[in-house]
Amino acid sequence: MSIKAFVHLNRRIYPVVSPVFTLSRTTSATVISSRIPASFAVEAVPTAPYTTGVEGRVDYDGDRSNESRYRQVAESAKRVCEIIIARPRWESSLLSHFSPSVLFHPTCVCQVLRLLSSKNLMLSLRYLLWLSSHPDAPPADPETSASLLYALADMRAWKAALLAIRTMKCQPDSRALESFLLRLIVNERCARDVMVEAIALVSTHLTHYSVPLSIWNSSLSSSLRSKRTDLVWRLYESMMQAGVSGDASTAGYLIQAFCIENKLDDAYRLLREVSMKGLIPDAISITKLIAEFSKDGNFGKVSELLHLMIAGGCMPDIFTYQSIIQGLCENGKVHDGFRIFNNLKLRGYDPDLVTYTTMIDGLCKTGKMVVAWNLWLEMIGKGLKPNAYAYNVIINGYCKARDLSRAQNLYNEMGSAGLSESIMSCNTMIAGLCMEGRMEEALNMSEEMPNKGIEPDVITYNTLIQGFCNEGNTTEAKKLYRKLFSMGLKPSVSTYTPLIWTLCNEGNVLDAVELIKCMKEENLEPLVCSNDFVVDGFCKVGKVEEAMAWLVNMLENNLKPKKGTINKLLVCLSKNHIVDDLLLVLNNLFKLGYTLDMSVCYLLVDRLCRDTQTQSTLQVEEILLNK
DNA sequence: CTAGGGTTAG
Repeated sequence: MSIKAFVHLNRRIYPVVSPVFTLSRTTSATVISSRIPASFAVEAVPTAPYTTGVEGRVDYDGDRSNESRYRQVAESAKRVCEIIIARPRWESSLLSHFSPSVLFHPTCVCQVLRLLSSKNLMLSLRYLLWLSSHPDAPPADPETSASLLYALADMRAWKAALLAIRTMKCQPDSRALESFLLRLIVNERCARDVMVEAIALVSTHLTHYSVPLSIWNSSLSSSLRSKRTDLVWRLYESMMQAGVSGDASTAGYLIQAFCIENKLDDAYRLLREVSMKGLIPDAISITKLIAEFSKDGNFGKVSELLHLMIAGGCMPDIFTYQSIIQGLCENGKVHDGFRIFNNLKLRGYDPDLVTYTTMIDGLCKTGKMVVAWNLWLEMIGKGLKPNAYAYNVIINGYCKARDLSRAQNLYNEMGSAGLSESIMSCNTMIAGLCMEGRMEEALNMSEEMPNKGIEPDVITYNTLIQGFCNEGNTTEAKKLYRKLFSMGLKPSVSTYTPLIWTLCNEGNVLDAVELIKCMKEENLEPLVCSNDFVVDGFCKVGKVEEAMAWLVNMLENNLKPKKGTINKLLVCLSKNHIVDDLLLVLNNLFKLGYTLDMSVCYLLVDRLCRDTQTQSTLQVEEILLNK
């Protein structure tokens, strides 16, 4: 496009081309014009030609007509562009080619920006930066600023756009800023950090524009979607600084942020506070808080919030009830959950697929497979098509109920329904096979997974390892343990627990201890019961001292051994006539609030009475008294 | 896109 055409286009779209002729004359002075230094108003343009004598300098003749002045400035702008494009380090020399009155003429600035942004956005940014280092330089007019900002937004050059705004030489009007911010918020690919930075920048830098509440709320919502509560708080802080007070939606977003950070008390306090003022956040936010309290088993708060919702005219919906049912099921109150579920239907709510799935899962987990199956049929009867979640729940139920044939039937049915297998469904079936001791089939299934495009994960390996350990097949279990590493996976505590158990069981206590060492090196803390296994194991192979040492270590680390472990150790100590340790352990047994097994008690009394060296009738009495 | 919820080992 030729310069002329550009200029022409410019005039057509923006009838007021040259701020120099308009801004200073606008009767209702726009906010923009008031920000343009007075020296750039038309009256201030020097009337006498520049006579500094620098060669090639273009000057400005104040006596010419407006039209010719305009043409001259336009001509200069064109030359400024040529220089900027042609010379790598134009910044240092531009002022020696043009007089400031021309170079910093508002029309010139706008034209240069427009010409540059049509050719090279990077150069227009550099030009803005250069302008910003000259306090006398005027900002571009709102239209030019807007089109530059849009051009940058088109290229998703968000950071560059922010830089442009920060120069203070790019000052689009409110509408342009708003649509820019909206694009920034809606754009999924852009970093949320930039969004927050932009909003904060715009609200603090551009005093002519106040960010509307809708933008604050949208950006809060956007930050929440990516779980970026840090951004939520930053936004809220900027919002407060801007003097904008939030509405019910804002409160809802903050409540959600508190929920994500598990600060339930803060969320609750905020909800109470705003609802007192008559602001009732949306059902989503309150439901999320209810869901958290429900998961925590804090049903007092759940019912309180339900009342608050209803009183505020925000009716709990199926999502709310689903989260309550889930919480009840997870906290051993499946029966109550089921009651609410059935009441829901009576009260005209239609439980959806997720609610059915939650309820069926709760019933399955408590072994109520008949009820679960009836609910499954009811769900299908209502025309709800089970998805992968639903299938996995019921399949898992039958696996745990050791009804593998029904589980497999459902698994096949799921496939026929066009629902593809997943890591979840595979792991579930593998666990079912392991539970039944069908290790070969389980292993086969795991080996088939990659052919289906599913890579076994640490859960797959843990399940298989546990399966083999339960069978006492340590060799296979160890093989899988090594395979896990070779597949680039990281073991978890659950990888080790069954291995330690089986090694201790078969008397390989030292190998078990070695594994515990490995765990610590991987920053994994063994379960307390793994220590019990080790003490048991040492007792089993007759290494009483080692068993004793390990138990003492547990006690020193505040790890509570099981009652059975201590009783077994007592038997072991008494068989080996280690009376002082025996008394020590006995003492600890009582301190931990445990009782002596009857059989162990008889054994100890018998041993202590026979032991001529101790003559400890007193101690025997003590034992009997404590019983 | 017009929200938000459910499944595997321990």
